[in-house]
Amino acid sequence: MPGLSKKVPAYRKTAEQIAAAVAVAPKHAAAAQSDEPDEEGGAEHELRQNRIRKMERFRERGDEPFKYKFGRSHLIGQARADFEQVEKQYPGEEHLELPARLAGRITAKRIQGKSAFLDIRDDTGRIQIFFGEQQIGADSYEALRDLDMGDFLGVEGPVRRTRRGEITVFAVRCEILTKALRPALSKWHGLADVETRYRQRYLDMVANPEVLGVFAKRIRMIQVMREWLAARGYLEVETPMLHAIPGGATARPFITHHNTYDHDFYLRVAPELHLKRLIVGGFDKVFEINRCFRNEGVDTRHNPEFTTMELYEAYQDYMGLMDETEEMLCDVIERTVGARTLPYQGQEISIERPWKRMKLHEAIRQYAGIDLESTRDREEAARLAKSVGVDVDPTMGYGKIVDAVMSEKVQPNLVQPTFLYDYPIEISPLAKKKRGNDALTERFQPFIACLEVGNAFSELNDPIDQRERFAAQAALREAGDDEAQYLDEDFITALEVGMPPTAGLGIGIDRLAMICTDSASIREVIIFPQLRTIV
RNA sequence: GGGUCGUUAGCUCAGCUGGUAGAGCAGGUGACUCUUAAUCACAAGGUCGAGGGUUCGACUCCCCCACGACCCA
Repeated sequence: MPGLSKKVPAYRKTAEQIAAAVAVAPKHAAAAQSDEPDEEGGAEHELRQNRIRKMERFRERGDEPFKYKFGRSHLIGQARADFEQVEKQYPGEEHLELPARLAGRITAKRIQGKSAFLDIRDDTGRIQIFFGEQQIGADSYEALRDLDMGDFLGVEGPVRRTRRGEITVFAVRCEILTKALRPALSKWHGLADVETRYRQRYLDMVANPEVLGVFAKRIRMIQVMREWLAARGYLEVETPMLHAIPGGATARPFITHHNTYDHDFYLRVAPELHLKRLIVGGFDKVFEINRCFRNEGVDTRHNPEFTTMELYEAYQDYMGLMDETEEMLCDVIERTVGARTLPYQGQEISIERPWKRMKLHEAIRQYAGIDLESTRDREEAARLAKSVGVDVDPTMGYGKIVDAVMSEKVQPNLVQPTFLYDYPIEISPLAKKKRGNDALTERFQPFIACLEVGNAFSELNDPIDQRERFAAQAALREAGDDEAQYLDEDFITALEVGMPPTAGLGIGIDRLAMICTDSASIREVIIFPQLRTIV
């Protein structure tokens, strides 16, 4: 049996192995067990010890440094807005004030003799707090020394403007809500090390508040898309992540294991086949926004787990869906970024309609200077591709060669939103043949900023044809293509029950988020991107 | 998988053809009642990613490994 000599899968770890792993707990967890400085305690340990000492001083004063609750009258952003509203109502009036109870993380500390200024931040904004020794009393003032950057603080007092004109809470009372035991990061350089930023995203968010904005935008974009689809009668559904047969996309799957069934499952590479089963079952418009997993390379445009939106619409074809896709992407981008032109990595993207539409083969003729439509011979196609500098390996059939030429020669030119359509049948095993041309399928892909953001077709609903396509995929697999799709017998059965004419679309949510946030890497828009595990 | 670059104080970064490590911020002590990159003074902080080699001597040169970034496949 193959695999026995290989690594023992994690789920088959013995009790001893687990016990050993627990015994060698991560160093920070071990350090947390003890307040004693260990022999090799460096500067980091010393910084932590300082904060633990301060924490203990709060306890000694009877002030719990990890509180349970703090009632706020305003979010920080609201308090600022409300105060400005008051100023508008009484123009020219001095000494205006607004009582408030606010909470947030300390982001700056300026102690100056018998007065002090701290800044606190919540996810709606930042505000300055003024402490005067006379106002809060000597003991409370002295306790401010035990507050550090990064601690959470609750504060109560009137919001006013300082002499310098800054909106400020003049603290009457304050209390520590949470003591931060780890040192703050650089105040104005933030955190730059990308590895730390991705592995410990919470540090990134604390040190680089603009990343909160990136994720807020991503979240808003998804919300807008959901609303857009719901408003047009699409039902949001959830279909399985664990597939007995990986299907719905040409991709290598992850394998996992179910213990009770003692059976391997695949993490889904696409929800497509399940969603089409729902069209068979009688839902006419469905969509799903959820995760897919592909066991492939990792780079600035690929993460092993990523989010897609897939929708299926009965009685529609690919041209109708192309119009709808254009409208949806336009609306979603415009409502997310607030404009119809957006910067992307130094380029200006205009989403103004109508978008450019080109047949795939026409685009290849234009940008690569070769004609791959006049032949379907693998060797001839390989020769043409090589003639324009596209590498071809022996496992690539005609379809993959066309795909490679498109990726390398056409895609880099598609800065402004463009649809390519009518793809070779060889690389589109789930799409209907083009009316009047058996070499092509009714399929299109939208591109924005040279990024492939989606994939759509008139869905193949002829079960006989579908079986033949799966057979062609099996032949490719025999020839060494490990991305080729598997025959899914139950899916064929579903088609035999009957699926109405249907158009389907998939949108790469992460890619779209990159475009909306001007991010060069997919890792900037995935909160916890996949990195190599450190052993 | 291949190539290039990176890894130095808690954070951000310097460190020349090899002579044994420096700044700013954070942290510590002190001064200071409207500051906002607060300021001033003093003191402290390092297994230079891990391992091996060359050398009288290695952050620096060579090899290898780990992790990451970019480019290519």
